Amino acid sequence: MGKKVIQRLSLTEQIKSILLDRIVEGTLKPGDRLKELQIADEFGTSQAPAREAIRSLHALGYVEHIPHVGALIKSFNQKEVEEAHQVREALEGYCLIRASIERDKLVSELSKHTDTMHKAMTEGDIKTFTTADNLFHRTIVEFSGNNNMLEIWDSLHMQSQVIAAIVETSIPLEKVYALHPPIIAALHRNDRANAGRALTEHYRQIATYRNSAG
Amino acid sequence: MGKKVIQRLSLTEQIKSILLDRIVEGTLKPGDRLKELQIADEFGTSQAPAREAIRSLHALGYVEHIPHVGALIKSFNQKEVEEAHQVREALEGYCLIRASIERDKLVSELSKHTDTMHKAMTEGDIKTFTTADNLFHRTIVEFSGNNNMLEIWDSLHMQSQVIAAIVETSIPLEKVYALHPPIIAALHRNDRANAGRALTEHYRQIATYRNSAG
DNA sequence: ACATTACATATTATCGATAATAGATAGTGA
DNA sequence: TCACTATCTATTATCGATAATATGTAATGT
Repeated sequence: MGKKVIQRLSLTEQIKSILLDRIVEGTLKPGDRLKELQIADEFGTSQAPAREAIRSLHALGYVEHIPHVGALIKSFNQKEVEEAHQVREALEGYCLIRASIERDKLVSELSKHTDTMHKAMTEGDIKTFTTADNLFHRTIVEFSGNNNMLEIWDSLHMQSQVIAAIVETSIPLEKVYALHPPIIAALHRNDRANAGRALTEHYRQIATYRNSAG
Repeated sequence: MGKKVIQRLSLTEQIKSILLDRIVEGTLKPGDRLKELQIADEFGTSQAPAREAIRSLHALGYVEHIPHVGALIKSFNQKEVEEAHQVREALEGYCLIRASIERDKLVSELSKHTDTMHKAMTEGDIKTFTTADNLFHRTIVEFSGNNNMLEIWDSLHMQSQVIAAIVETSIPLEKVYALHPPIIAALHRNDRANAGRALTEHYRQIATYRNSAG
């Protein structure tokens, strides 16, 4: 069976994927409009696949849609960011305290991410730092083994939000970094309750920074 | 200004709404197929709105979609149900313990729902009971003021699942009912931690029933 | 009998064109 | 000037038809 499995991606999928890249990498910024015919034209397709691609981005929460008017890249206001953080805290907190997880493996995995954060911190590499930061938190949810929960966590797409928060509010990386080791430490000695408390403190601190900025 | 605001619903929206009703009320059951042209034909439209309606049901999580093959009403396996319950517990638990809520108003609101449950219980009205049960839990999240969280909670669409659980596993309504007053009681005396514990116990019990059944 | 291929069928995916809609612009009367 | 109406324009929403795809069925060779 030397057959290659060829990925037959529909036009819709291809367009969606490209647009998504542009959103994540920042080529498409919040507020930018997505016009069906313009996109169709760019990719040499008809309106239908472009339209569907936009609709699926809408389903993923990246795009706002106004009937008969059009779609624009969604921008997040302060309240929405705060709400997303609360959901994050709720999910991660549950995973730390209640979920049955392979604790040792989780601890070592989390340590890897804090190491990366530490290195990026000394080098002032914000992008790498925030990526590791995100991975740290995502890993907690991932280890719960609850796929649905992980999907929900992902749908909050905090990646870009965290970058924005750090850049806009100038939270020192050192402060952000310092919030993570206590979580690992508590988890390491199987002190679930304190791991949860450390996580709460983490989010409390970040909220403080967010609110003290503009 | 005696003008009536006329709802101009797109064909897509209308079709989606009708299909959704059918799913919720049970006319469309898990595993049933949704054929674009058949639906288009039924509503006298072209394929496009039918297709979009199906896609949006997919986005809402009611429908499974296989490329080039079709869409079917999603059915939930045991693991998925369990995962959804965990997410519920995570969100509700957070709201009970950490969210700043109007406690008195929440308590009275929750009491209303348990009253309804109690009445429905004595009358053996399962549907009313489960509706009130759902509303009880939804209210907890609603009072957090976190709209995003509420949307996520809604997206778990447990309504039908709870009904199914009670019917299939024959959990006695009395047992289910009894799990709720302790939550209200703890909340009433502003004992957040115990409210959380009562909620955990609630889900632990239900999981026990679920697993002991087929 | 079994695997393999060719064909037929059902269904989605895509197309190009038209209709409907919302928002902007310009015109009209007071 | 101001409110109101008509017109224009950009864009989405919908249409009907065709292309692509996956699956089921029959035919073929071994």
